Amino acid sequence: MHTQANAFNSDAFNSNHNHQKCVSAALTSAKALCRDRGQRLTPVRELVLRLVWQSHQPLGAYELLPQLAEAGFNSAPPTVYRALDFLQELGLIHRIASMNAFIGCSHPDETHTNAFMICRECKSAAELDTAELNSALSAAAGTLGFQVEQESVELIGLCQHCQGGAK
Amino acid sequence: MHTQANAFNSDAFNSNHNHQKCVSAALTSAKALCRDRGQRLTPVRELVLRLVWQSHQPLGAYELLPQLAEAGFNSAPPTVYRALDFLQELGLIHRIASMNAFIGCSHPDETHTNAFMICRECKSAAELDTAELNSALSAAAGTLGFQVEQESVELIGLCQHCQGGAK
DNA sequence: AGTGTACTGTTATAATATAACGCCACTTCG
DNA sequence: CGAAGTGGCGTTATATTATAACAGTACACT
Repeated sequence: MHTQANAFNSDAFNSNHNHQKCVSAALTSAKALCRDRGQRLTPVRELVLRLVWQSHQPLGAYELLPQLAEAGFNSAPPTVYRALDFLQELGLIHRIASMNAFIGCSHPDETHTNAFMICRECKSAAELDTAELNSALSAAAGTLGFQVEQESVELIGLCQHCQGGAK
Repeated sequence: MHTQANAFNSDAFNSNHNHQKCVSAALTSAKALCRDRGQRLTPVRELVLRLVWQSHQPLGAYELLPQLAEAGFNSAPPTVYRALDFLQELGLIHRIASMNAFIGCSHPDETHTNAFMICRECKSAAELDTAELNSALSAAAGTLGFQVEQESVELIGLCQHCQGGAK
């Protein structure tokens, strides 16, 4: 079987990669998407995108507020939720429902399964996008004639690093 | 007041299935599990189990409270959350994180993927348990040495009945 | 009956998310 | 230019979901 996962994209659990590249790649995507759709990447939106992407760990909405305040923005919940909603619609970030948190998504342009593994110990999250998973899900949906609009796959557990260590 | 369940899983697609059977099967499972584990299926727990199972639709914790009150129980949040936690640990119900709601699970005894399709229109939920999905997930996890402890797969969309109708 | 444990009742509060409204910047079109 | 419409943001208030903490009670075991 071909299970080549670009998941745990080797990087997510690996702290020494240059994460700024991820952030700027996301920004580039964001600008392109906004241009295409005639929407605006306003300062608040851009900052929220940066903040979420700067963290490999899912970030709660309320964790963002102080950082917005620091940057001189309004720091009431609606502000950050509006930006998060906007970025989600663009497919640039995903909400991890089981944690009430948000994380950057690597493939805004493609349709793909929104799937993550999250380590409960170090909180790192890795995206997971295998053909196998995609086809298993669409097969199951097809059988019932179910038309999928939004999907969320969340595996919580221990990453390789954290196994054996703290339990 | 209980609206007839209109879930669409293989069983429940035909709306004429006798849902009481589901409930009593769940109760039987619950009793067996409790006996095996030396735990107690107290009245509150049993009632919560019934209520959740009586609905093919995910039910919010706060929707249960009035029904507990009606049955003469305390109706403060901790009561219902404790019961829900207990039943989840037994594997008799699952939490649909993306909806903050709970639903009965058909296979408490087996280890299996906790996966659901939920219609955003009629709110029906169908459990999804295919070998394909299970193996896709464990393959992906295995590749990275990720040790899965808890998994949640949630597909939101339109069931066959609700397609074409209300959009 | 006495004792320890698990369960429940109760009050309070935390954490997460949204409603509603008004202001301002910008666009569009007369 | 100026009126009117639109989208985004600031602000206040509140809804929704979930948990902490502690006291009382029922039950199992001896």
